[in-house]
Amino acid sequence: MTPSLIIPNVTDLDLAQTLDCGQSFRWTQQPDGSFSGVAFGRSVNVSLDGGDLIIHNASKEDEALWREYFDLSLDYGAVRRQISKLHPVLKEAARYAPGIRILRQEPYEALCTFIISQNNNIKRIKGIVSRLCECFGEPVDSGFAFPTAEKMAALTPDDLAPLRAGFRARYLVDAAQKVASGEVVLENCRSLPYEDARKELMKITGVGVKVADCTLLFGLHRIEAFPVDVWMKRALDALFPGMSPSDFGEYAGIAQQYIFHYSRMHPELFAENKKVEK
DNA sequence: GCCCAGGTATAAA
DNA sequence: TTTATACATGGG
Repeated sequence: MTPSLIIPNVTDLDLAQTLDCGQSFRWTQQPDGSFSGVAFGRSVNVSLDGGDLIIHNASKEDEALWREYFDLSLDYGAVRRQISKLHPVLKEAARYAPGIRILRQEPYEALCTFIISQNNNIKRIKGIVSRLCECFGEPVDSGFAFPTAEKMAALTPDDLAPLRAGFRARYLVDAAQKVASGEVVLENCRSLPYEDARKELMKITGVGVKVADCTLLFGLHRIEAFPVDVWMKRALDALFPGMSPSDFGEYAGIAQQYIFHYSRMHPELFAENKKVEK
């Protein structure tokens, strides 16, 4: 039995808010409230006891890895105080889910899951991602690692039929091939000027501004990224009339995630705006 | 049956 | 350059 890793004095983290807020599609809540999932090819179960972050089936050598994954070096309390000054509704949204952190997911996994996310809902996204890992990922303890780009690059859209991903199957194959061949270098997107990083990702068929922004935010920790799509524009119009993404500052990506979660929990706040748009 | 879902490719104006 | 439509699938 692999020992549990305990990381003490963790603040500003709520597992449900962070792991189930539409940034990762790889975690499942257990009856006891803990979350099970796989990241970096490691199958773990995480729970929170006071300020102790408990990671079952993880070893002490991986502490740095998990600290990074949960972005524990960033002071989210300070970030919230800063962005709360921008707008009263944003202050309310941040107050509503103070336990959201932006995970530092693996870039290729973030890219694929957000390709799958297009014109799709979170429940079905999770199902497709789960089948993708079961079909083509390496088995690890009680789950499956996310398949590598190299493995997926050898597949055809027809091979992906069991995923029931629909028209997104060929996008996944194209992403895998361009990443595996080096035509698209994800790691470069960490340091490239923002627009260049976006262009790099948009070489992939099926990757537009939204998928690129989500990949940059959740896979490459570009926390200035502000994914703008139909939904977000709707939220902006409804909740922040007159404000544009650039008004949200250097932590726009984090602000955006508070807004996303808040709006998902309060659909009535922009339901009317939704109808007007169509 | 209809509408919608963390959009994008493609064709047409 | 901007706007309209199809796209696969499944839940409400």
